[in-house]
Amino acid sequence: MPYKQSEKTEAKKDEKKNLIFETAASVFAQKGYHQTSVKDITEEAGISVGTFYLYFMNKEDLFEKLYDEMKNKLNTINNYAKNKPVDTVAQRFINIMTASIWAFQKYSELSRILLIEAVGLNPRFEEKYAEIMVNSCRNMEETFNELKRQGYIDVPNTKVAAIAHEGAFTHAITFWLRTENQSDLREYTYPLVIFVLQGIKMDTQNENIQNCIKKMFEELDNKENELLDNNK
Amino acid sequence: MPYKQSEKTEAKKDEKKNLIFETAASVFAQKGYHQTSVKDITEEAGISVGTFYLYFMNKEDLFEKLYDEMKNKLNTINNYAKNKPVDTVAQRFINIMTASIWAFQKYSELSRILLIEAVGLNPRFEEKYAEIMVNSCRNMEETFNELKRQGYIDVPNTKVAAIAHEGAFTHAITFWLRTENQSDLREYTYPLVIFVLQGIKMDTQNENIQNCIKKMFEELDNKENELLDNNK
Amino acid sequence: MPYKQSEKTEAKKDEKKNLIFETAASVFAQKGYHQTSVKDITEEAGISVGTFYLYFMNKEDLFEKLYDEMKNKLNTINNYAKNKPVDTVAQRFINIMTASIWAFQKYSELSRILLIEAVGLNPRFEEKYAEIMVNSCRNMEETFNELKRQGYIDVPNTKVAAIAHEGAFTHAITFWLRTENQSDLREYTYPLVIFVLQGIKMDTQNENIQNCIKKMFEELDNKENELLDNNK
Amino acid sequence: MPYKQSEKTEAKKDEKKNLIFETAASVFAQKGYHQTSVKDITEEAGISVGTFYLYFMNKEDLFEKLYDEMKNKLNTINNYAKNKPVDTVAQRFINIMTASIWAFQKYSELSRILLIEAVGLNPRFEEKYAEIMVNSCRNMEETFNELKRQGYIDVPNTKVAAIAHEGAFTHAITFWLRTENQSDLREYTYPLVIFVLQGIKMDTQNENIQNCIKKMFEELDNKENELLDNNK
DNA sequence: CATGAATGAGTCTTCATTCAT
DNA sequence: CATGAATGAAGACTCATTCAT
Repeated sequence: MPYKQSEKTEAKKDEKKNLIFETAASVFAQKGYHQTSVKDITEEAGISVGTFYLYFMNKEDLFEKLYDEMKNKLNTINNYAKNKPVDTVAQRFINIMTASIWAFQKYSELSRILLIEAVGLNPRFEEKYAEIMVNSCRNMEETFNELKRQGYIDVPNTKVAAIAHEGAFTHAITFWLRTENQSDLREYTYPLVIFVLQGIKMDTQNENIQNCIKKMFEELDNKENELLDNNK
Repeated sequence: MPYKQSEKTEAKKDEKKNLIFETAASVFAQKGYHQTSVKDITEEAGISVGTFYLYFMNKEDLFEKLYDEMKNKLNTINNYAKNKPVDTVAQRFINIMTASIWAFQKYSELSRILLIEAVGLNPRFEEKYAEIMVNSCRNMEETFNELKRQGYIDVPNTKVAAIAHEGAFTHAITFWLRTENQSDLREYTYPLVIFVLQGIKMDTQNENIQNCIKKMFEELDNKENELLDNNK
Repeated sequence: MPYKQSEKTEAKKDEKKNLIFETAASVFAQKGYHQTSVKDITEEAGISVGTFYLYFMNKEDLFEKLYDEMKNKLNTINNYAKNKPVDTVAQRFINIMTASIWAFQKYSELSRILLIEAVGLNPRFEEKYAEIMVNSCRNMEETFNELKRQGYIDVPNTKVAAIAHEGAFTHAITFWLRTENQSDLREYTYPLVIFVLQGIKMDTQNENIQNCIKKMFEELDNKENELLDNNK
Repeated sequence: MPYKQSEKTEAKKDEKKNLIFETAASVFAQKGYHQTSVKDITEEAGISVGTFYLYFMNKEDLFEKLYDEMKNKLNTINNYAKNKPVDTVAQRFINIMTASIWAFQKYSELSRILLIEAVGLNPRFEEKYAEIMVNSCRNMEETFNELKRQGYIDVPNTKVAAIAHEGAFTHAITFWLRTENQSDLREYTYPLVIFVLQGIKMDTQNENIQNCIKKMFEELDNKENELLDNNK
């Protein structure tokens, strides 16, 4: 029964890869990329150094996969929020932001890797980072362009607005990551949303924003497993 | 005869220290902290390794001094802008933001060190970074509290607003640093100011913001030397 | 399967540690601590620098272990000689001195490390050295006190006698180590024993000292393996 | 008056050389040869590094001169004691030993350099050390041979007796240097003399040893300046 | 598949010595 | 004579990666 065997084997392989993956996330988040040696990870995971190289090409490869993992999680979540039916444009924005915050809080270790440890890591990562930033902003810029044309928002420069929007957002996460334990990230959501919506002068007068945020969090907490089946 | 010469000697010493300082800023900004060896710096500066250690305790000491240098420059500039007489509260905000942007553009290498290379560098720097972030936000938070009480702005949570404000701002700088050569940072000023002022719902209907920014830039370009006499 | 192999693996590891240990003893004895680089040792041992640090924390750690190794060997031998049944007090003294000389000759490299290379090495070692000296002398002083009370010896000051006794002894070893190849250390035994016993005016008129020394040497040569099973 | 000038100049030169010399003795004695940098010495002496090399070839040269200085002082003192008219052979021995102890106590820093710091310093010094040891012992051996022939002493082997004699002696000094502050070296004299004289079975029954030692110390304390006019 | 001992290039750092001023 | 900035060879130590078992 080579087939069934292989299935089991595959599962086992995945299991170990996952173990390394998650252990590494924890260690990198705690000590930082350069302060973390491969041995640190393998010891924490209870495996040998050799085994590490059986599942990952090298230290940077693993780190990059962690980085991409978070990126993917965010994409998945964002897409889900984006495609959720809404009554108003503002609601869509609120949903997206709430979903992001939900993900950042849920995966705080990976968040730290994405937003802090990967910053200034090396030229390769800087390039990657820049590319992602540019793409992400360009997307938002286009959205803003459309909204502006339709009169939903009022900004002098959609590109800079997109950058500022992303900055306000990620900085809040970063702040929370660096001062953790002191507060609940979810509480940042409402004032953050307000700041950003006001920043682009989006009309929100008739919305029940607080309620909208609350509902989104509840939904995500419930659908968690569906949304984020490991997809490494 | 220690003192007759001392003046000249001191000057020469300062000159060399400066040479190393500036070379290091350039190399660190280009290659990143970990990818930069002491030899890289000394070779670029045309000095020997020993000389490096004559002027700086070690690599990290120098890096920290570069970091602090930028911090100080920003403080100086910010204080100048803060204390400048204005007609309206909004004008003060505009002045401060314009001044910051002016400084970030002027010292792009040091900016990169402050905003990118120092991020996630090591636990010591993370702590330092966090401390500065917290302080900086607390200051802005207090300002916002005052403004809110006086009815100038409208935000649900001054702390988060402060964080978002700083994030919008630094992210724009970071974006520019990562995509440099493609644009002039000064052009970010107006839309950024608008975004931030709208974000806190500050009333600006009667101000000539564009003009205010332009004047500030001109003033800083002229007073440059007075403001930033080397203060390492 | 960590344990099936573990025996063999452990043995191999011990073997390599021993190889480094003995190579280092030889190189340190030849060139001295400061003139010996870690590379000198690894090259002589045919291993890489990294391997060295796999088995020893650093250069000083290894040196200290060599020092302690000799100290332990001497202790073991001395205890054996001390506990050997004898007819007279003088015989016990003779046995102990003979045993020491036997050990110093047998481990001349370690002896050199103990008596020459470690001297004035650095403050840490000086303290260690001083402590050992003081303890060793205090022990002998107490023995002398007892013997004096019983009328076996006649010295004005047991502490100084203890110091002088140890000095006469170690200086002879040191002399031999420095002029090696020219003589057989064993031939020093009889005149040294005589000098020291006379120094404390111990009565030896009826003993056959020469014979006593000869027997001790023979015994040690035979029991060598039992006595000094590696105990690093 | 070029002559008079030069005299003054010479005096000045000697003065500075002496300053370095004595400062170095102090620093070397405190920190040890390898832990002492040339800068340590020059800073302590209040001169520049360049000046150091104006008066001494290099660090080792200076150290060797300190070593030789103590050697010479001991020789001078020993010769003085050796040539002093005495009634008995034992008295000569007592005088020599007392004189040595006087010198070691008087120049404890140089003593430390001679007996501790120079030990195992490097192959060159080891050779030097060995040569001095061999010579010194050969001298004593010849004295012992003569005394033995004349029936004054009784030792089985004059060479080993000479070595043991020197060892008893230098070890006592070394012990004192390492545990200084706790005792007065002069108090070691009498028991040490007794141990050594007994060790070679020299007849001392009619001598007033204590008195002999006391007188010698007094004489040396008085003649100090005559005996040891700096002779670098 | 798993292991972990071995590797050695790469870095930081020190310090005796020189030499232009 | 005196200075002390500059030098650079030398050495300790780390750690990502490999490979024989």
